[in-house]
Amino acid sequence: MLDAAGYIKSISLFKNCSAAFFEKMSIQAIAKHYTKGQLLFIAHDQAERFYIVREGWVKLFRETLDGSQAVLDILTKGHIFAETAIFESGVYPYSAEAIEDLEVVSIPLAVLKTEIETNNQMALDMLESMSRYRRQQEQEIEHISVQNAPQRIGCFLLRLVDQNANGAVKIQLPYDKMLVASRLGMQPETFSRALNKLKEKTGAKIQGAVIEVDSIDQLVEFSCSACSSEFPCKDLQNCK
Amino acid sequence: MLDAAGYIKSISLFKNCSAAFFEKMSIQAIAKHYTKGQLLFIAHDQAERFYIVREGWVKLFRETLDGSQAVLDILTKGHIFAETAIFESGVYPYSAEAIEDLEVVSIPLAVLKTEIETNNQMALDMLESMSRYRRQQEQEIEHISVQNAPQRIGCFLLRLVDQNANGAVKIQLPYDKMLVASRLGMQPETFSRALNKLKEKTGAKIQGAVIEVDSIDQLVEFSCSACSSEFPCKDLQNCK
DNA sequence: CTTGTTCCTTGACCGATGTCAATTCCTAGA
DNA sequence: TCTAGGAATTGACATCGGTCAAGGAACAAG
Repeated sequence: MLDAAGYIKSISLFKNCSAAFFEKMSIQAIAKHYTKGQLLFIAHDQAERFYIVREGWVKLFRETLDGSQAVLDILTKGHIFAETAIFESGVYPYSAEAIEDLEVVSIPLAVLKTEIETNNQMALDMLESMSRYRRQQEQEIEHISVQNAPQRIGCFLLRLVDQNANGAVKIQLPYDKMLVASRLGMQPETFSRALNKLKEKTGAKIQGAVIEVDSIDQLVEFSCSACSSEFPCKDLQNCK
Repeated sequence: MLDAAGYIKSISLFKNCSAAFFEKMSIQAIAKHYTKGQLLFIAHDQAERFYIVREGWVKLFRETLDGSQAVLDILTKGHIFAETAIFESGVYPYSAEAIEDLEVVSIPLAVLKTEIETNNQMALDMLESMSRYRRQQEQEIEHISVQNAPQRIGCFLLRLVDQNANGAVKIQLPYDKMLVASRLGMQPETFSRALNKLKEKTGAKIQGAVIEVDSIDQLVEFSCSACSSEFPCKDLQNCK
């Protein structure tokens, strides 16, 4: 709680923000804790604030009229979300749910809006962050249409490890397999089976939430052949 | 050729650009014609210029190592592309191909860069355009994971018509069925069969590239039940 | 009118993923 | 430690979409 403001200052997107921004922000920032399953806001809600994750994981998703759910992203420490509501005629474009204990700091959208309107450098930083996110989404669209389930899992794993790692690597899934499945747009059963296929094809060992490979090259060969960009992936610096 | 500069001025994204921008632009803008199948540039090429479509259609896509192609978008009159290369360490993030006779105007990225760096209002306009595009991509990701092939076609058709139309409507496909299929991430054969299923379910009539429905409500009921946003879709104003 | 090309459609088949149900595994909480 | 409930796996099966091959329709060039 105490240094919500201090935390914000450490976020790279805000590096060029004005003193006025930090001042307003430190007065109006709210740190908040959510537990697993709690909703932060719902799509189409009136949007007053945007959020920064301080700890834990948050799921961004939408629900269709006939009841299915599309997971847009799952974010952790240092990531910002709902900031695009500035441009969305004031409503949230997705719902947000804590998927485990979650610490966030929220700031009124108006404060951010004023800042980008009066601080050109900040507007440029925001453009860059937006562009990075957009590239990531393009990547996402490509992957969904071109990779199969086992390859998507391999790609997901590669994004969790140090891209220059040598030798055997242990990869810890960051959250429930069910959630990884939904993040990758597949059913839990499909995920389970696809993980087995990945094991077959790459010789990975699986113990619960830990996957071990002798070398990431095996994953690269398996997954990145169905991708347009060379490994290591360039889009890995996320919107911090 | 003559009024490439005049055309640029009519594009909404440039409405707040400075006189300096238009001056530089009018000197450095190049109007160019491409015929079907010609490539404008290839992903990872050194990026010098961005483009505005004046007439015709252009396909943005990527190719994976193992040879399959992911179509990111197909754009027409008034749309801008490759402008994000400003933020991409100077390379194009996708390839671009004319899919029929195509007129474009290109402008050096440096001119745009200078403008957003010195004209805050332009930076804000660009942020808004970027945000709109991002929302569209989120929509796209949702659709791929939640709608089936016939529903995706229905949704595609709905985006071609006046959203407030009453009574019977004739919808003309804007380009080859093969291309529509690739735009929707499916094979031509699947498209053909899915269109038949759409006909069955909604009572639409199909004559070549023209699809006729008694009322768009039938399409809405069929497709929009598997979507998170109510019809009429809010994301239809594209990045002009 | 003829020919050839490209687009489109259709049939047969197959593999990938979703669905439903049963079972086992894990872990939090009593 | 024991137990309840959710997570994960597995099997059986259905459905969807992709692949391959053949044929038909549309259209342009001669």
